[in-house]
Amino acid sequence: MLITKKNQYALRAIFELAKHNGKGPQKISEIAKAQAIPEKFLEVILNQLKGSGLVDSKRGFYGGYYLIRSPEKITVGDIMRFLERDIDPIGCVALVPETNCPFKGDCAFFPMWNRIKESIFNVYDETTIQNLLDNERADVNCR
Amino acid sequence: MLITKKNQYALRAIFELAKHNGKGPQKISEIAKAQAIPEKFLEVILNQLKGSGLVDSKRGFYGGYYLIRSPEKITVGDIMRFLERDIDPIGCVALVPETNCPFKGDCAFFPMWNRIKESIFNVYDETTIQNLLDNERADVNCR
DNA sequence: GCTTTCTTGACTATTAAAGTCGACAAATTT
DNA sequence: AAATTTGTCGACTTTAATAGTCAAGAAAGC
Repeated sequence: MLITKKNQYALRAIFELAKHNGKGPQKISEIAKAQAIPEKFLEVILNQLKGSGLVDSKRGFYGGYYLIRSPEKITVGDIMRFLERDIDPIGCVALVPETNCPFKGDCAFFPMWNRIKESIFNVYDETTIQNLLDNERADVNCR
Repeated sequence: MLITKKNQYALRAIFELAKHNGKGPQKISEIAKAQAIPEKFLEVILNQLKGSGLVDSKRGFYGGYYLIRSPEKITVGDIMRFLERDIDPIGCVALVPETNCPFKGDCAFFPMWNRIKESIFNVYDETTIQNLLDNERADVNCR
């Protein structure tokens, strides 16, 4: 299990906002329904995402969330990096959560973990939300 | 948190066996000590690894574990693939543990998860245990 | 001022991973 | 052959992180 549900939800939420882009704020409840995300949990997530500078919100009757950057200018990397910003400093590499590595200063594995992290973020960084929208349009299949 | 402790322990255990390669069986307790792995947990892990065809064991006084393939012919991919063999079929991609994807047949994210999985395994597959040994010899530092 | 919707922090639940126990089975030694 | 050492195995417990919920409050619009 390698990518948390929370991260996936966050991604899908922004994906959903992108679909709705330009049509005004979209309610949490709508996003939750469209993307099959537990509503209350999504509240927490979206709220957190406001700190990323990618989305903003408005309260009241016509309230909801909306993107403040266009889908082709948001990469998956932007989102992932934001969500993991406080996890990063802990591990040997962000990916490897070894708080107390007993092999400080002499870790044969470090270069490999590093390369893995880099390749993951390469993919994240070159994937924009617009790309994902296009995928859907192209009717790419899962399995 | 993306790579389980168990997987890291397995990797380090094999790494340790590789260090000791040619010197006869190495006791679980020795491996555990050398690599700072809880001994009882390591028992479980090594026992499981026997199924991989990479290691074998011997009981009794001069017993212990040993590699049955040379370090330059074992890749990290061999190990990772073995350990995750029963997790794979569940998720959308091995990495993404979505048991009940509500978007069957229409998943805009699938290609990206796939590419990520591929790039991770590229790194795994091109890293041999011997490479890791060489890293250590070269005194590569962790931070 | 009433309704809707986001806001916030604290709270609970669930689950997978991590780790442990104890009785047993095969070598080896003496 | 008895004692010792070391792996075997299944069941068990613990822990920690993730996942998810609640309820009272605050802005926005009608």
